[in-house]
Amino acid sequence: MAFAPLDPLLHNQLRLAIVSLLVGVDSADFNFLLEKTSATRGNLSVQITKLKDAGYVTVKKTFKDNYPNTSCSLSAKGLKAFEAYVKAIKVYLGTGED
Amino acid sequence: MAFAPLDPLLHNQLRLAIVSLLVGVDSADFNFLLEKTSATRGNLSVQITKLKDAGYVTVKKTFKDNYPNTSCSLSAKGLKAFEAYVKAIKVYLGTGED
DNA sequence: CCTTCTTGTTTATTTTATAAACCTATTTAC
DNA sequence: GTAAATAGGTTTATAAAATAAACAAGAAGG
Repeated sequence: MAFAPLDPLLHNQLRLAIVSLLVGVDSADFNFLLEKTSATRGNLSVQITKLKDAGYVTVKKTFKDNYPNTSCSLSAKGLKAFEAYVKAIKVYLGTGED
Repeated sequence: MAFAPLDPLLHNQLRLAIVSLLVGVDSADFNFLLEKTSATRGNLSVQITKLKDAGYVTVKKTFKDNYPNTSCSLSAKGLKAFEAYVKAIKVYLGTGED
């Protein structure tokens, strides 16, 4: 198989980690993602915004115990994009079908 | 498993494609890589140089039928890095071991 | 010769990623 | 009750990277 282009939005370490975490779960809040990814707050904020702007994740801002709380979940579009990315990169890794 | 950092040198579409192509073969020349990756000459040249500078590929410049010919092959270091990269990214893809 | 083709390299421009600084509100300590 | 520290993020500035455009040097063809 040929090398299909890799979705540049997902072909980034932090954004891929975020989406990867969101795949298995209904929703995850900012601090959970922060801990799991070991990112800085700034970088995490920026990348979540990019994923939101692309329609890959939906973001809900509420208050939890008086503090602002940002909760993210993967959209159908995001899931589809992730699955396509996984399929595409497997070719590069030698893990996909010929 | 946690999200291990992804070797930035390999976490790039074109460089990953180059290395991926070199894994299966003894050596490959510039035009072969150019065709298989659909890259521009400039970009291919730059990325090969980066892989060479990192010691991931070795480059041999000769003349073939009177024309300059650049032949690349994967070094042991490059192969090792590629294998580590594959293992690392599988975690992100949900394909690796827990 | 002089134009075009081959095989690349170098330079310049645009994106992108990351970190540093900032902001708003809340809690805690005095 | 007010100063300092903490929580939860966002915005801005800087550094790094990717890509494309321009250039070069020899070969072939007319």
